[in-house]
Amino acid sequence: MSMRLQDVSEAAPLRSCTHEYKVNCETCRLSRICLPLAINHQDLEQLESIIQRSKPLQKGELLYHEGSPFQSIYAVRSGAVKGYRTTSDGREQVTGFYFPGEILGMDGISNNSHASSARALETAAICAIPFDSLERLSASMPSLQRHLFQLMSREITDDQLLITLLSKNSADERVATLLLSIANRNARRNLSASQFRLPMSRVDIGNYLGLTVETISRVFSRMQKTGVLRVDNKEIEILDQEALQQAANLAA
Amino acid sequence: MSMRLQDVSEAAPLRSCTHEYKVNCETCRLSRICLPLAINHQDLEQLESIIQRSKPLQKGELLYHEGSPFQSIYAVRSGAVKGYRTTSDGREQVTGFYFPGEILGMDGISNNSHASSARALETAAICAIPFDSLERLSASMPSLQRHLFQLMSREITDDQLLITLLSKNSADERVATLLLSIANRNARRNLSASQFRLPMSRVDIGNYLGLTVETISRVFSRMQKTGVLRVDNKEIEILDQEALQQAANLAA
DNA sequence: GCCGCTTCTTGATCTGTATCATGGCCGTGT
DNA sequence: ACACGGCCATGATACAGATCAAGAAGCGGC
Repeated sequence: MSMRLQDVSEAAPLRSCTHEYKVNCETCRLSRICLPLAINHQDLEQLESIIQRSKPLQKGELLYHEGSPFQSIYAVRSGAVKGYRTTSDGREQVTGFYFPGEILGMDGISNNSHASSARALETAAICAIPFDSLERLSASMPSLQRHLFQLMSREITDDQLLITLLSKNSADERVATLLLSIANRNARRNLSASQFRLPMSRVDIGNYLGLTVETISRVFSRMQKTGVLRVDNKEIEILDQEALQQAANLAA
Repeated sequence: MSMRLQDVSEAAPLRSCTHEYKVNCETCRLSRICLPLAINHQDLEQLESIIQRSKPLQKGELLYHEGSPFQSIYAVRSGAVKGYRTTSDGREQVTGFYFPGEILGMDGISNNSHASSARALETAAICAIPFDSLERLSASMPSLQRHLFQLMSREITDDQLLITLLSKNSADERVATLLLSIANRNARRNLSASQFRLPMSRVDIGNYLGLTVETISRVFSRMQKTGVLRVDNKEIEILDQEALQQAANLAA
């Protein structure tokens, strides 16, 4: 199994390598964009105490499966995860990609069972946050309660953007929008916004954007030909940010 | 202005016709599917006290507009409302239809400003629920807090279903799915699941489903010809529930 | 280092839905 | 009652992206 440095470098360093995977929110570089945001020092200890960290997921491993009982929401510490649901005829619909600092699993709350599945796109370290504890905690911590409401609301607006993208935009616009979204999320983590490695396959991208693999390939080729991108397999370099922005904004 | 009985008949009867529009949750026939669900008698009084009811919206009137400051979420008491967002090039994307007993406006929480707009599709009575009061109340009422989380989670899973629909399904499948969704929501309110009046225009349906008006017309015509539906302008009768279900399930 | 499997690219053709165009209908206001 | 304007239906044509097909490149296992 090839091991990329990137896989583990983003989260706080592992203090020990016992079963417990001691990491804490306080020293985690991602806390700024993750749950602990807007929580003061003493409250953080309480949050800290309920969060569970476990062995990193290997590429392709399942984090949770649709229909399984809902217990926790999850924060990505390193790596990348895709969320998807299976249609009645057995096909997959990718509903989102999750990068370090981002939270997933909140769609399981309404039915006490996960409405979607989540799978690691590459080796991924995950924090599990038991929801019943979180609920109890948030009743006594207004800022946490508010943060949770905001997180869920954010998920709703993100989904609405995707709905609009799927409903109104051309293949080029969809791809441009996704690349810019990834670039922005990289920037938030102080990574390069112009050069990065896509953790997901072309199939996943197509699936997410409501397009076929072939179309994704063609769009990448076209954008490479016009000098907007440099594409080397999963390695992407945005050469003309302006042009990409314009391609995305044409209708988004 | 023509006045359809249906417009006002579903909500609790108006006790008086003063400015205050006295209606209470306790007697509202919709409480079973609305916010008060799972709240006991004494807590209900507190919730009751923060809810504001105002003059019914006329067809076409705006409930809130994207970008405007977020203060309340809204419950539909009678009539119907559409939610939509405006794309950067000025077009509309309808993101949902809301019927009596349903809650909208939760996408405004994340930014303290509405991410979408909402407009009455016909004369509509609305309950406004100030969110800061609701937040305070829910900190001391675990069942209310949980209900709010569930509502938002439900919105997320609904959006994911729409994403899948837009991404994977044909025109016929999309229309069939929408009709069945409306039928089910009618049934929940003890209305006919096989015969109803669509409150929205063909344009809105097309917009919501990522299709053009012409396509919606053609699908309706086709389904009428094959005996699945009887379509008389906005009046719909589902003649062959089985067939419609099958059309929707082909890929949903 | 080589083999085989999966992922990706590129080309040729097909198809569902958009687009364009026209006419009918229905509700609303005068 | 009538005329106007928005909404709806239907036909003809165009096109973006799907599908089908085949080969190339990357990657893990031996």
